[in-house]
Amino acid sequence: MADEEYNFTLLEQKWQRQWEKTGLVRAIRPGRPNFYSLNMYPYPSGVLHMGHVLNYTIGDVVVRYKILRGYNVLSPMGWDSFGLPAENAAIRTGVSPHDFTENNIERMRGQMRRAGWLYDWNREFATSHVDYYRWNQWFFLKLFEKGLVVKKTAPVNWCDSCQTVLANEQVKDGECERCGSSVTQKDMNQWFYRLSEYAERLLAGHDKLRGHWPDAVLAMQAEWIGKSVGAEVEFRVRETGEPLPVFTTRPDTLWGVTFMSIAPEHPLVEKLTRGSPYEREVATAVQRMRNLGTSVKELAEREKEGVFTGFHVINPVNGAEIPLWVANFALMSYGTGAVMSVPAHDQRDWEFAKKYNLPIIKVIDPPDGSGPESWTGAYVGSGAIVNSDQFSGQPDNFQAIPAIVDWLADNGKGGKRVNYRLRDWLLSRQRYWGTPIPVVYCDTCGIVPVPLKDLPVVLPTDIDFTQGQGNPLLRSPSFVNCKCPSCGKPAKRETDTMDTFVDSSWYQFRFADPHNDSLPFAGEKIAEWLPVSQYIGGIEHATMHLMYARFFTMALHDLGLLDFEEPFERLFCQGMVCKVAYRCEVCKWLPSEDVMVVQQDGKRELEPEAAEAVFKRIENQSLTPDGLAAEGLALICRRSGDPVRFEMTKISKSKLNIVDPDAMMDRYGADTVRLYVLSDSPPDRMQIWTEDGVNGSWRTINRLWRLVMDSLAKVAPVGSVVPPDLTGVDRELRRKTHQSIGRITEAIEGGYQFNTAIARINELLNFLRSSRDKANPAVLREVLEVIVITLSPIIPHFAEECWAKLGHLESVFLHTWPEFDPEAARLDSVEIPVQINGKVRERLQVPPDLAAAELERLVLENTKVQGLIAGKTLVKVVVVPGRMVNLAVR
RNA sequence: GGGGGUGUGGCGGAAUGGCAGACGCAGGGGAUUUAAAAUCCCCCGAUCAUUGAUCAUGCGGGUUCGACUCCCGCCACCCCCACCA
Repeated sequence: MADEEYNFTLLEQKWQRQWEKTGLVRAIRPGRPNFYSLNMYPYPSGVLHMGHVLNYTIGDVVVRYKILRGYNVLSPMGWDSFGLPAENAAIRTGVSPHDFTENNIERMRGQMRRAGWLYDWNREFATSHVDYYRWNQWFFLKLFEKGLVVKKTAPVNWCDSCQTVLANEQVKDGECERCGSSVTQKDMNQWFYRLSEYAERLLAGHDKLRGHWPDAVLAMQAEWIGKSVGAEVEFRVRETGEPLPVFTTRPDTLWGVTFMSIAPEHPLVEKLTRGSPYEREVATAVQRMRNLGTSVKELAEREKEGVFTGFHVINPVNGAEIPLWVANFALMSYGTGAVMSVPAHDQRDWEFAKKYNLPIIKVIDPPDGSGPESWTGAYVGSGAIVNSDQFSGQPDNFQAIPAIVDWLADNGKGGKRVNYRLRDWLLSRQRYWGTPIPVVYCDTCGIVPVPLKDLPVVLPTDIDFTQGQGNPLLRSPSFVNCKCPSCGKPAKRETDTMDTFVDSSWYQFRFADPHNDSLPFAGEKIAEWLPVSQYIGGIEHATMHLMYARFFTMALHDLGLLDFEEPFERLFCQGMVCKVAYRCEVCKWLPSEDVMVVQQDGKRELEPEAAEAVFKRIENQSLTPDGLAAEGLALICRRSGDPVRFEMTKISKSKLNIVDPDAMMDRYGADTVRLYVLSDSPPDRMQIWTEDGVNGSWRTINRLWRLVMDSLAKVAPVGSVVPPDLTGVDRELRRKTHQSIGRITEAIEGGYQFNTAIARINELLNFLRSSRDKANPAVLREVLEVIVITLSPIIPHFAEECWAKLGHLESVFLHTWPEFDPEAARLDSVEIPVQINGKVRERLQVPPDLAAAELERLVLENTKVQGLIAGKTLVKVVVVPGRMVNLAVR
């Protein structure tokens, strides 16, 4: 009867229907605490990838575990459905972004249901629906009123291929995060959210998050905020008296300033040099610096370059007159756009001074007393201050900084200043498929925000995507032409749309009240569920989504819409899912079908079975490139005949090493896939996908199925009570069961260590397999139920079926997580290792609660121990009751 | 250059400062089978050896009766940021 394999196709569908029918995730059970579990919602690309599978499976285990623990759980799902891919598809194929998106959502929703993830689909929404994005406009207007929205001209990142600006956070290594083409800088008049206003609060908020968010995320955000404490110092242009303040973190080196560097874009450059003898030379140099490679990548790799302006500045601390240079390393966007240069104690200034032959003055004395003549670079360490008027002789330059800053402030030469690297959030995008920015341009009234009552500004649908270039909204007269809300004259609408990160900055709140059509959300619904108890997603959002969402929450708090400032109490970031990928020197990445295994001498191709074995070993990492060569084998590209290398890398379409979740679920069922992604590595580490591994999880499920089916005849009826005073196998089995409950619970609670939780369940299973035939029927029921319940968050369909087969009429998720009984888990005796100088020499069986003195006596009376220490001096006896004994002898 | 993280068998990984390698994958052997798959049982860090011993958690020190674990100094790899004044 138990010979059949577990029929996942039928059973998984059956239980999914059942959960939906009974509304498992919607069941609000009064008197229970609320728990809001949220997974980062996906962009509806049309297919789930393995990263989603890992992310949402972790989330689903949390949801189901919390249900079993007696919580009311909110587990919503929605769609981050604005964005470029839909628009690009429209340009390519002519299908409207709306239809493209809706079709994709349909497909992905099906895949999600099939995976068995529990979501309350009644709360589903897509951000590209006007019911959602109208609130983006509403918030924009509220924040505009509050002064948190600005339109300004600034150097922005421009992606020519996407034909839009990008936020700083969306530029990676000088390339567009989305399409990979190189990003250039240009000045544009754009909309911004004043993120930088919140720099200090965003940083301070980390105190609350520490311990609940991964350290790496907090570190990345702190770095991105880039707080640095220093001083502002009031330099002045000698020739014109114009102020030219600088920011410095090293006021202790002020007396060592030998020149001033100013950014090429600095307005003072043109203002000063216009009409001067240096005008032409400076202007050409500035042109060259600004134009020669505006790509962000080139900017970073450029060599130091500068030009003298012909002007000088006066150092307020000592009246020194120093030359003013334009330097390509000075950034207009940081500090004041001007840098005081101290070549003796700053490596960058050192290089510049050497190149242009500028003076170098030592003001910090290194311990060895050496000077710049003998240095090969700037001295950046600590030492005594020299050549610095009244501060000369201070023994430690860094300790002297506060006194110097105070002196600057007292004498009107400057003062303390905190600077942040965080810049404002560039909001506008020159694209169609996003939230229209609710603003009108009027020749008479200027920039006029759309009144709240006129919302929403609806994205028009009468667009031809296959014609023309640039933002398609410009080609929709019915959209562009409007009346000025203020004076009623003809006006033009803003055609820029919002960055999609606006959508994801507050979606976590909308899930609490998704159908509200008079407000983005009602306060009482927020109070019920928010902040999010557990948020789960990828670490790649550390400085983007997670920073914006925190900012938005703080801003909404300041608008009086929320009474908390942090949206996500706990954050968990899952690891990447990786798989081996093959790369040909000529054809780049290859699918494994295009890789041929050959014998090195003679280039003879291996038989299919032998080749498959080789691929398998490569996938398992049991065959390294060296190992392959040692066996006289080589990999060759089937297309070009060139050598092929392999590496373990993130599963991605571009590397051609994707694993299709649908295909896996066809073959093994959702539960097997769920079990596999959780069973090998801790979920925050890199996961390695192997075919053998999935198959192993499939075998595990079948072994378990047979075990449960074979036990049905022997198991006591539902509700049977385990008799007291168990002995032998029964006592052992029950002890193991309760020990397991304790350790499984600990593994889940202590940071989602599902791999160890699964290992603990396997141990219990192995033990049960060896003792089942002798077990008391009631004990057998207890252990089987513990196994089924503890596995149910991970492999829910399977667990439900077993639960039903065990005679239960209600869902396993209506039961409670098993109670750990310390009495049942208690050991009758423990084995105590006896160490001599740290090495185990003997073992004793003793009662678990034997007192230290008793244990020591037993050990010292043991004849074997006596023999081992005979003739030696007993220096120390260490007794850890219930654990071990160590004898230190000489 | 700065920050964060990780180093343990062929592989993924276990170990409140207390028996290193749980659990699983791969591998080897056996049973079953006409055969294969599946299943079940056994072995599986290294070296030496007869029961047993010695060495082993990236490297070097330290603290401790006792260190994968704590401290100091290196090395390697991964991720993030980077002309940030």
